[in-house]
Amino acid sequence: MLPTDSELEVLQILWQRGPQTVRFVNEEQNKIREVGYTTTLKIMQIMLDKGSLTREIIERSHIYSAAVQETATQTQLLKGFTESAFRGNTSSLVMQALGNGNTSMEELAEIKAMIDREIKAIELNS
Amino acid sequence: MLPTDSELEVLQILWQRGPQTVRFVNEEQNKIREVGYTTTLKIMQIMLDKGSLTREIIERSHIYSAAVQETATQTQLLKGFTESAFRGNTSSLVMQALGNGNTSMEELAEIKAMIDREIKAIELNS
DNA sequence: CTACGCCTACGAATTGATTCGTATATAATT
DNA sequence: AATTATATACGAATCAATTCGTAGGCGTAG
Repeated sequence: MLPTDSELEVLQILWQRGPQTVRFVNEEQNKIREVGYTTTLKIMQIMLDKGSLTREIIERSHIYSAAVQETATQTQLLKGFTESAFRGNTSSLVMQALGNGNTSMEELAEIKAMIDREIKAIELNS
Repeated sequence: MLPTDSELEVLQILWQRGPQTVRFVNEEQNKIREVGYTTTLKIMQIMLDKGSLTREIIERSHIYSAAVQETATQTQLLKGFTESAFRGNTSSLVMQALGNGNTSMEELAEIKAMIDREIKAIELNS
């Protein structure tokens, strides 16, 4: 099941920083916006309940880990977003993403290489 | 301001099909999912209020038009999405989008051409 | 022992978006 | 004139997500 916005926020922190306490996640969030401690706690308990987090008890405090994969989640989210905002038109989404002008030379080269691989793959299949 | 999900749904229909009545929009939505007529009406009235739609009265019925541009809206939505789902990493988003394997040869070529233009632009600027 | 700090649990309030019911108007139909 | 069909307006119910207040557990410092 897809994470809500605040669930995604928690997942991002755990994906990036590895398994952590509620306190840690809350402090990370507070670097961006004000969030009460029990708010973070509640969200993480809900996620535990849904199965998108797991936890273990170490030294009397709970350490939470992401139980869903970053890439898999991104793929699902991207699919829905492409559908709703771009009517499923992937290439128009890609063009707009690249059009922002904040993609470095290296990244562009990397993407280009990937496209070449895709093109090869299609050629082989026809 | 960013459209909510149902607002976006309405905008997509108007962007695609041009100015239309509530009835028309509602019937389009019902091809996908069941939506009551007054529900569509209410959403469109809210949008009128917010300024994302305009309307004119023709022959006693209201014809609504999108008052926000498709591309501009997509750009804003994409920015937020890239941030929340990909921590701002555009190239990783693009790679995943292309990785789905449902992009045609023509589209890939078009994207590649665009990347080449971007690369040229960067080279000129350095 | 008591107070304090830091933790978890969890019900309940709040908020925002969506959906729906009902009132009302107006034209077309009988 | 009465009925039917089709509109708009809009308050209120519903629903999901988020936020918060409060209670209670447990170790540590005074």
